[in-house]
Amino acid sequence: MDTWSIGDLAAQTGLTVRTLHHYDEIGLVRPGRTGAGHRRYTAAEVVRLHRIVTLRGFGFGLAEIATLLDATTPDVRDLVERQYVQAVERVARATRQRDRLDAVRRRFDATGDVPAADLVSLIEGMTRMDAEEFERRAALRRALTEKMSADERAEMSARRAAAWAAMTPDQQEEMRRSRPAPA
Amino acid sequence: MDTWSIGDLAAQTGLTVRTLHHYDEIGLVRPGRTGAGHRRYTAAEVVRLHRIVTLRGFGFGLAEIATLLDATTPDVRDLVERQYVQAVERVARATRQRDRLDAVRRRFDATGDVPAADLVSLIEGMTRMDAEEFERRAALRRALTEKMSADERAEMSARRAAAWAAMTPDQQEEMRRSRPAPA
DNA sequence: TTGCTCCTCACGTCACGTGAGGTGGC
DNA sequence: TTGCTCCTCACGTCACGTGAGGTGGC
Repeated sequence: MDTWSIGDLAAQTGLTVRTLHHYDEIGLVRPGRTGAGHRRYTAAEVVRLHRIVTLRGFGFGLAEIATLLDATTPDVRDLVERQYVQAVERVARATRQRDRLDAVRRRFDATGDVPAADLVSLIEGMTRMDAEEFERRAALRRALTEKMSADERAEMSARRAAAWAAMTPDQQEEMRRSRPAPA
Repeated sequence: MDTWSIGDLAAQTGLTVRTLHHYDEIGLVRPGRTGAGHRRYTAAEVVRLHRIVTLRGFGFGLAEIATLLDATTPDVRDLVERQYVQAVERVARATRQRDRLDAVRRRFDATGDVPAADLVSLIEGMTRMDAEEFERRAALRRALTEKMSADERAEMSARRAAAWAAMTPDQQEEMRRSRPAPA
């Protein structure tokens, strides 16, 4: 199969058609069109989609992903490596959680009850997981951004300036409201 | 400490003040108030909050949680047990993912590249995880609902009918649009 | 009096979900 | 001709985030 229709791609990847529509709408993955206006995904777009889903799995938002893919072109091998590291970390964290819960469970069985203050700590343990996730994500973004070469940075800067210059005043105003001002 | 102010509770649990406001707004956790109108959380509310955060961790939406807590009163011991089982599952899934990624990584290093069709499968592996999560959640909801005794069911039904009767026609119309009709 | 925490609106956000209504190739 | 897949609006959703503007006890 050389290209994919949106329905085939959705069925095979488990993504929804609406998700692919959304990525097209926001300019994240813009497939070509047939004469009838139907989307056709090529291998290059599948590669891009793989990068997006992987990055999404790291907790990045779609806007961040757009910026990252605009600035760098993460190597598939590199992404898989990072996913591997992440999986190793998840195994470790899940194991710690499991042991902690086992300890709490045993304590319950010994004392028969649990004070509210202890439940507060339990909640803390559950919510802090998300906070850690957030931190790892920020660190990863820094790492990916730093991988940009000086040339890539200059190129990105030029691309942004050109895009800015090509906008109508209204569009620029819109951008100013939603994003930090360009250099 | 006998009761908690909203700020103290937020700081100690890692939840935000806004989240606690939100839970109050939708009637999920309604603390008492001081003379000045400040919220005061008692041990009973902390227990309820613990149930909510735990259920949230299982992937339930707040509306589902409201229904569950209205129908059953999940035992803290039972919830911890379920979380333990979930943690064990997470360890297993993370381990499988890790091994799969390791295999892909090795294959990359051997062949030097990866065809687009293989990336489609990789995407499928990532998104299917979420689908599994969804299924486990549906199964858990069924399990928790089945734990309701017949008496609890009847009581819940009566409570719903009373709430319905107490509504203005406008509110009933609103309910009809957002939920299935009551029996 | 000065901070600090608390309060209530109320609009914004993010990543899509969910119809509505219609077209086009096998 | 009949399905089936595809299309474009466009409003809805979920769980809060994020100010705005103001009050009250130590």
